[in-house]
Amino acid sequence: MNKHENILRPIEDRTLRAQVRRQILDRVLDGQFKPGEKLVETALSSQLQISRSPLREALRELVDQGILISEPYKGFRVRPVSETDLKELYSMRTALEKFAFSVVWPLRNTENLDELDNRYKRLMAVRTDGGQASAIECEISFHSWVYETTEHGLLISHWERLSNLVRIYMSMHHNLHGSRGPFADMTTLYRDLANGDSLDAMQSHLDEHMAQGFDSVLSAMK
Amino acid sequence: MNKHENILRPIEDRTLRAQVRRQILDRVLDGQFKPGEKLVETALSSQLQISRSPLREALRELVDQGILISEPYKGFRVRPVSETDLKELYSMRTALEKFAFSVVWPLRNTENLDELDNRYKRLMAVRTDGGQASAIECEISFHSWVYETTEHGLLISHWERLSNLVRIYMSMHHNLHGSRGPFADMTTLYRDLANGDSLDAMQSHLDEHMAQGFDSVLSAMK
DNA sequence: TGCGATTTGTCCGTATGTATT
DNA sequence: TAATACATACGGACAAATCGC
Repeated sequence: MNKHENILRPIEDRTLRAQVRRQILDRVLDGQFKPGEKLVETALSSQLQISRSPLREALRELVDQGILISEPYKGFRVRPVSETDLKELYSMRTALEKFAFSVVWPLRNTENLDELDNRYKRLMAVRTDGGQASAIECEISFHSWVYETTEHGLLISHWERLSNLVRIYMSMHHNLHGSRGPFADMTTLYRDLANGDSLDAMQSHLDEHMAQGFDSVLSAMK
Repeated sequence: MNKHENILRPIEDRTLRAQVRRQILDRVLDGQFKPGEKLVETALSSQLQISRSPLREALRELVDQGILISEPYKGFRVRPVSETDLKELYSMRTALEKFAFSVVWPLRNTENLDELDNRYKRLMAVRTDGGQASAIECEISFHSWVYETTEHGLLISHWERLSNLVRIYMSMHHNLHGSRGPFADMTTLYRDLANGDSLDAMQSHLDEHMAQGFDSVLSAMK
């Protein structure tokens, strides 16, 4: 069934709204639109050569995904970053990912563990000879494995929201430091524990794993 | 500070979009719009006496809150219900509420525990002489206590999304049975454990509490 | 299968309300 | 206080896709 997903995935972004949403998200993630920056509708619509209707709908979707914020009659701004928000993000990630592992634990098999290993290898490869953006995507993809494997639609949708925030903070991290992190050990341990017998060990590793991620991004912020 | 929230709460729904969003949400929750039902833009805009622009934005917001679903060129429909979705909803609730309690545990004090007790009393009162809608709101408000008390903005925003789904399923439950449930014991136990010393006891009670809620709603579905 | 009717997606011009300076 | 910029809202129009017969 995974094959079907990858093969007959229909044309993405059929609507203009979806294309615009993706473009703006990309610009936020690559730092062209910086946290706190105001997005003016008229300017955007003329830049993108579209009318304001689909643009506004796309912006509103990004608000609900946590990428932008809006206040009545004040327009849209890229969500500002803060240490508090970062802390909340990582504590939330930890809680959700622990839950995801508790769901996945009895569902593991050779097929989906192979898939985890594939993502692990891609992540390791891209850390040495990949660009920023692809490194981030591989990092996200690696952590997405557990969520996707749960086949828990609601959980996945909440992770999708979270992962965009993760992308924002990780892109700041990379933009500021250019370092792709010496976290190979942690990542390898993560994969090994996911293959192991102890759910408790996996979950307590998540505490450390996320704490290290938090520290790493935090140090890049200030 | 809670006082301020209640007193100088600014004019809600300043924009037409927000008013429309609330109206449609209310109609979904009170069963006028049933799960799976299609919402036609032109019909809605003429009924509500508004143009399509703010209506479409409001509908999109409801999509992102999980109330509606939409497909390109096929329009909006009220999210259908299913046993799978219900199961996911309650497992997600359990995970989030356990997390919330772990955050809240060291933050408890006489003031916020009093607030929990107030909500408990209101819930008990409304169960005997309140209407359906207010019973649901008190139920949600009771469970919202732990989230609000965490002061964890990200967690709260995820709970807000979930709570709307809870409202939908609870309204089905009430609409079908009219029974307001003999769950006084569980609710009292919940409050007492929240006042108690053992986080473990609270969290394992959540498993039972949610399981009972799930069974109750499920039995109403079929 | 096709064809017409319906509905969504998009555009544009205009008017009004709000925030900001 | 006034002026400007901008968000909000309207309504008509048309294209594109879907739906129903």
